[in-house]
Amino acid sequence: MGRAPCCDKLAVKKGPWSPEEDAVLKSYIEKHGTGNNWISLPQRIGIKRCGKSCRLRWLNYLRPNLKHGGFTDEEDYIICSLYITIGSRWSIIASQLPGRTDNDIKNYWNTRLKKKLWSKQGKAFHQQLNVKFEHGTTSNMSSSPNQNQILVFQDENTKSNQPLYNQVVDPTITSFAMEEQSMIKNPILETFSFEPNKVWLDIDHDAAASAYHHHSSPSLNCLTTSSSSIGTNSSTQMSNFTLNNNDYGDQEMFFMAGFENLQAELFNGIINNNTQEIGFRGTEMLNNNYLDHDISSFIDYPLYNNE
DNA sequence: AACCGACTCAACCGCCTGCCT
DNA sequence: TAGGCAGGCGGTTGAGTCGGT
Repeated sequence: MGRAPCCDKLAVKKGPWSPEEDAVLKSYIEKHGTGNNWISLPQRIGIKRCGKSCRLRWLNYLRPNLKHGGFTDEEDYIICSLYITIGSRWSIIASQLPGRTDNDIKNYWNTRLKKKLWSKQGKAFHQQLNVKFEHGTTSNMSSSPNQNQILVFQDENTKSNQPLYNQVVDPTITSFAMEEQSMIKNPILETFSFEPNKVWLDIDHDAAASAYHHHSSPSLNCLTTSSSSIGTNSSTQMSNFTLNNNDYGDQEMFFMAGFENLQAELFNGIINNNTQEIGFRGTEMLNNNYLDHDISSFIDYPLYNNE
């Protein structure tokens, strides 16, 4: 037996709200509030609507200080960063954007932003990403267990190798990532920042070292056998990767395996947009273990064990 | 002018969570 | 502790609009 409906489906009106209904709802809530009971609210104000419908109408359209349309570049950036970090948690993303609703952001992402990312503008962005693994940029992990690891996309235009950890982390994103760490599937990936020309990731070195230790010599197989949709879907594309198959390369591959919470569509978008090789360069950030928490217990990677 | 496909976005559906009794 | 309920949420739908032919 299914769940009882919240209202009599036959007795309530559906479809677009009329200006009169809007006026009644808005006026009532502004004077009396919702009374902490949306279900009974329609009866109280005398409109034939489902309580949930009233709630949605108020939250998404009628409540004050809402912004509609016209997303700024900064908002795009925040949405992209958070989507990549936590996925389609629209309400959480909306909480970082005052005046925006989860519904608005969801629609915007699904209809425009996602495409924008892979549009020509996006391609131009991706063309700036060189994706080869560079060895020698990481230290021996066991000798530096308390350091964070940063993976960056190398800027192909400038061929710049300078570490990107001088970039200022958006404090919103950083604190958000810390607060929401329990919700982030992959503890290694602590922050992900998206900028027009750069994508960079902040990696918890403790977690990385620990996981690496438990999954010796991860290789390409660890990706293709991962339950991650990224690993699965991108497996046929792996030849696009330029690998330095040495110890450091293995470490880099481990980090690759840690990208489970990058959304498949983003990752595959990069890959299937063809041509751009994807890669990551590890650099080291010294004495900046600012995340300062023990997350090793969260580690549970479905990695292929070569042993 | 008419048709048609693509796009947008408000609204709905149904599941999940957490609170209350 | 368990069950019921409302709120919250993400996925999906479909009517309206737009642009191309």
